[in-house]
Amino acid sequence: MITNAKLSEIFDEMAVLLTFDDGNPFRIRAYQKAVQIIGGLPREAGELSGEDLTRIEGIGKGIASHISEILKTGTLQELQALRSKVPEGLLALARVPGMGPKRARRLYYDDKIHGLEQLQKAAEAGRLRDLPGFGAKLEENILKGIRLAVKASERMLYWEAKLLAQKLLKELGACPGIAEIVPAGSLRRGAETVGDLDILCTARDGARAVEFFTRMPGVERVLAAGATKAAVWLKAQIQCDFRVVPPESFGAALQYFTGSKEHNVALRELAVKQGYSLNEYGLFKSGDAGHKKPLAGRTEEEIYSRLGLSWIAPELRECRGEIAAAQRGSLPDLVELKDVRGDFHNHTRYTDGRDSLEDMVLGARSRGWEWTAIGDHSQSLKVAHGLSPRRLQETIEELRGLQKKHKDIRLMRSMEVDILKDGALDYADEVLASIDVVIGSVHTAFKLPEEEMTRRIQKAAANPHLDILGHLSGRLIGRREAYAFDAGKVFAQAARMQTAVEINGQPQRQDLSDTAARMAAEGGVTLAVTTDAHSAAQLEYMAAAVTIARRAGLEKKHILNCLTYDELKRWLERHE
DNA sequence: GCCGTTTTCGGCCCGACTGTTTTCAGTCG
Repeated sequence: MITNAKLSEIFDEMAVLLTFDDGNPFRIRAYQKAVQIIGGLPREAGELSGEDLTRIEGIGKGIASHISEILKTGTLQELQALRSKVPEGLLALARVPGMGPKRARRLYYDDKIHGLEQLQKAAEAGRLRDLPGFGAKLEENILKGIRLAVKASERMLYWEAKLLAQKLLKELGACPGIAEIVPAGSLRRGAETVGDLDILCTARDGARAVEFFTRMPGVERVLAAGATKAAVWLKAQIQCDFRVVPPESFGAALQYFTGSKEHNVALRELAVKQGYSLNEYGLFKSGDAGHKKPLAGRTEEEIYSRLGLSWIAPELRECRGEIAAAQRGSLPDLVELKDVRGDFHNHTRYTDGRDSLEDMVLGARSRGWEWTAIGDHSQSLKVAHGLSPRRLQETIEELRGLQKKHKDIRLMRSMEVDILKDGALDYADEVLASIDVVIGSVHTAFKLPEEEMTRRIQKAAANPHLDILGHLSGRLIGRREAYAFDAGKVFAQAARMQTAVEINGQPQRQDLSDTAARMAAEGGVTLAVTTDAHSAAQLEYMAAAVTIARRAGLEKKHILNCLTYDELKRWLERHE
């Protein structure tokens, strides 16, 4: 089965290769837009007819026929042709920061520089500076850029970026004259990884704010600095872009700087159709931009409203149909962190966690949760000191004691039970029956063939004791690929059995992904947001899990954690 | 490649910064 992710990947490669071959930027944009749209479809494109596909805005006859070709042959003839036309060395040149397709093409074809090594040698020998359009300064920047090329392509995990941004914001708060400071960009949209940090602030004296920013202790190198914006390379090994606008433009700038780029392009096109022009300073009557007062700009709401749209939450701004939904007034009422009443999945020091059962209780209580389930690993996961049935019963007794002591939160025992290679769960049914919330996860035998893995998980989900399927794809971002399985079949089984599927908030997991979670919900599956915390402090990962749920467009009604204790108890007894 | 209550052809978002330039191309977001 060709997944939407695979289709997106192919169209993304098309867009990249066309940048070096075609010269028609609008065709490239059409592919980039298709990447976003297909990546966010709530169903597999492979299940849709050609007619269904072309009804989607941004998908026309061309892309639809490409999709059908990919479904039939696994690839695109045109892509194969482009691959043989655009050499890998050319792509490598263009990945150097400051080099784009034009300069890379020139160097590759006219000056026979066929890779990074040759580029570095040419720059070091001073051979670039005399080429037309190049100069000594550019040569120097290219040399610096080569060293950055690899690092700059690495992306930072959402949570890591969030903590880093918080630190920077605090430091920037000391700059006199800065009023508001907020993170924007992919971090504000809650993307699972972040390529660079974007920080927006309001100040009358932009140059002064920029100077303060570029001199912060966390800055390793200044890449660019002007009167209203700057870009730096941080010691934390990530780029940070900084933008200053006057207060009356704050909303417009926040909207612009939050992106995504595709969302912004679509929004500006809509503005043009309505006789306006939209930029980071505000919404203007067509032709007035730059010399008249904007019609809207102080807040994001003003701008969306003036365009006939309800305000769109940043997590949804990926050009996946959110603008049309905002026009219809049918945007989802997204779940919020405050709607969450407790956690299901975490670990104590009985297995591989750091804190005691009671520490976890206190952590949950300090978050204002109404209830919480506290978990551990099951017996076969020896590396994590999984609990034998006897040890498990002891911890259940201990939790009962804690319940008497802490009466303002309802406590449940959960367990992350291994799904064994044959799909059986790691405890006998009578043991499972003594656990309040049973989470089933795959921790072993990742390399099973797709069909076998699918059957394995389906079998586990068929066990009426199983409440939640844990970190379903098994991926670790940047470290381990998801294992092969048919998510559609598993979701169908989960929907039939009323088994919930987890959205795991651990920074490296973020599993389900936003798009998979959306697909699950469309298939009638209930989702559970969890922290997978290995310490009481890590219960804060709930915010990350909720962010994924929001990006998936989920509402309270989709999320198991939004049930009251009594409602949850009834849900847990659904098979009895 | 997509799209159309002006259009099936001819449009297609907008601005900042840099470096190499005497007015702008390239890159980036």
